[in-house]
Amino acid sequence: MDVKARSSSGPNMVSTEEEDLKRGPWTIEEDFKLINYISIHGKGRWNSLAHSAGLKRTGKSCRLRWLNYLRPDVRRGNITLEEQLLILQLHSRWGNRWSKIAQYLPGRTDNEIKNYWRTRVQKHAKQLKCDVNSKEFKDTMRYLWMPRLVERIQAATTTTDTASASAATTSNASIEQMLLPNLSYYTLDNVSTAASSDSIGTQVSPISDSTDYYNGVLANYNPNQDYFQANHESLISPIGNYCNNGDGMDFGLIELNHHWVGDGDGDGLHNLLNAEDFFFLQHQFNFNM
DNA sequence: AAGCGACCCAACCGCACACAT
DNA sequence: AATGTGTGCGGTTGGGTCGCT
Repeated sequence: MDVKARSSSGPNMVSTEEEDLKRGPWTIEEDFKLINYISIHGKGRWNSLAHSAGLKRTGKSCRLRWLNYLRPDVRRGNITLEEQLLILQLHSRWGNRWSKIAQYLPGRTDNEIKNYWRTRVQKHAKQLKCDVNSKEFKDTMRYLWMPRLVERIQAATTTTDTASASAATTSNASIEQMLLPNLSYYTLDNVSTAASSDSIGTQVSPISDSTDYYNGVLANYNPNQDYFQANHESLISPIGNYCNNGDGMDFGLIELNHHWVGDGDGDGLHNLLNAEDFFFLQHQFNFNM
């Protein structure tokens, strides 16, 4: 919401020479107008579209509303474990190229991924008292959180029945294409490959067997949407509402299946780490925990 | 019940680029 | 070549919601 603009000309309106443009949250009527117009005339030429559809909005606003909220293929709701892993991986390759990252998460918008990164990932960087772009934090993601995420995915997939598992083997190509290029991060043999293709790919982990994690994921990956939702308690509504089960996954989920050094106060840093992780972070950040 | 703070996310802005005139 | 228009992108903001005290 643009409070600055709104305050200049009454609630939700801003004066121009020719007309009053509405800002702020969209109403159901506006949504309906936009959907109706696009369903008949198609999208594009957003400025003239806004005018033709009878919307007192900027073309930009209409475009954003359509892309981030109204278009039929937009997915809303919890970011799945697989999506979170992908986001971490792709961000390690491309940085804040949100739209590029979003291309690999069908139905997800760059805005949603950006918000996820800022609210979840950057929060943990803040807890670690390090910059989200620092080598230390990237190493933590790459060698600690991402493998833990994969463990979580594996744990979830092993609980499914054999029917869904066999079905998954028929359509692993897309996720494989997305994940495999990044496996070079985890092997000492492919240093040159990683360095040549990625600007951030020059760091090499002493962990050389983490590829197994990914192979496990790929073997069990099931791109079926309902499958993910059923197994991760993600409730996604076709009409755009969504339910958050509150676990927030994120890095917090890595805690499962491990012994904890935490003090039991919810989402605090201690609860995110087991003993092994703890020593890793001590080394990385010289924590006094 | 009320107050407060943290978190989430929809929507905005400025800028850059592509294309048309 | 210069200018205008449309589009896309990344960064930022602030209202709503939720949980805690």
